[in-house]
Amino acid sequence: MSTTSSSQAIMNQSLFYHQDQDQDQLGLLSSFPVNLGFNNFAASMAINFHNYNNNQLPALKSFSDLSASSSSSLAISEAVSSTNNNTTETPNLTTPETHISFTPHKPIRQDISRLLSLHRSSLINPWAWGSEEGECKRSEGEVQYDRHNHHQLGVSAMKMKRSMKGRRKVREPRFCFQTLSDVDVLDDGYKWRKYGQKVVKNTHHPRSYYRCTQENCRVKKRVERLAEDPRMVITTYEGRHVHSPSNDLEDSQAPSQLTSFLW
DNA sequence: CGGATTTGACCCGCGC
DNA sequence: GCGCGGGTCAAATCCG
Ligand SMILES: [Zn+2]
Repeated sequence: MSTTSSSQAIMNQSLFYHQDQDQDQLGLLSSFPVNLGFNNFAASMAINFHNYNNNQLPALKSFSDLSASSSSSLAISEAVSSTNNNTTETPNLTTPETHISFTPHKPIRQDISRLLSLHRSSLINPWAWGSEEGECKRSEGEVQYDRHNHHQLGVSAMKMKRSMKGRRKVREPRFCFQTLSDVDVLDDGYKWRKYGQKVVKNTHHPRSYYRCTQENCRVKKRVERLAEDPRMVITTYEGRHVHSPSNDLEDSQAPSQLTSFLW
């Protein structure tokens, strides 16, 4: 019962469409434990939905209902991402996005708890991309190995990698949320290793790339902050953890089957 | 001394 | 084909 002093588990819910090669899949992602050592987080939170199709209305409807039940102001705006405007930038993000600003006007813990309760009431759809994920995992492992050798060996490895890459593009679900915080890395219960930093165009602040330190887990996240508001941090998660958060706060919030199932 | 971070180079998709 | 821009790698470095 070692409850961390200034940490709270925050559960978010995000819905996204995961487009398979033939048909679209509606994935329901939840159990978003965020561990924060400050109180500014309660100011504003925005959840960003990446969808690969245009008919995400039922999902949004459900979310809006959910949020409305928690007495919060919800603003849904369909727009193109600011980084992926119709100008010549970020060509691989041309998929339409839906920005959802979720601004609770009460302590966020209650909202989160309500969200969590609603979570439990609403059943989770089975993940249809679990098998695909395994497949992709194997492929990516080999790809990385090839790329590793490519730096020292040469072209054959690259050829092999290209053939494997042309097979299928690994499209892992990404969901991002922006918080108003002073620290850039939010302790979400997982251990992250920074593997890159890039200065994106039109943004004055660099973007950091993190990866889960677990070996078999390849969840990535990127952290950047808005140029207009340096206090706003956008954290984008990509992929799903194949393990439980190895941190010392876990049992306080009862991760139970929900977290183990979803993360 | 082991693991995380830094940081310049490299890869790769895509638009022109 | 070339250049651009974002993502990743990995040697060097830092840090506990
Ligand atoms: Zn992980």
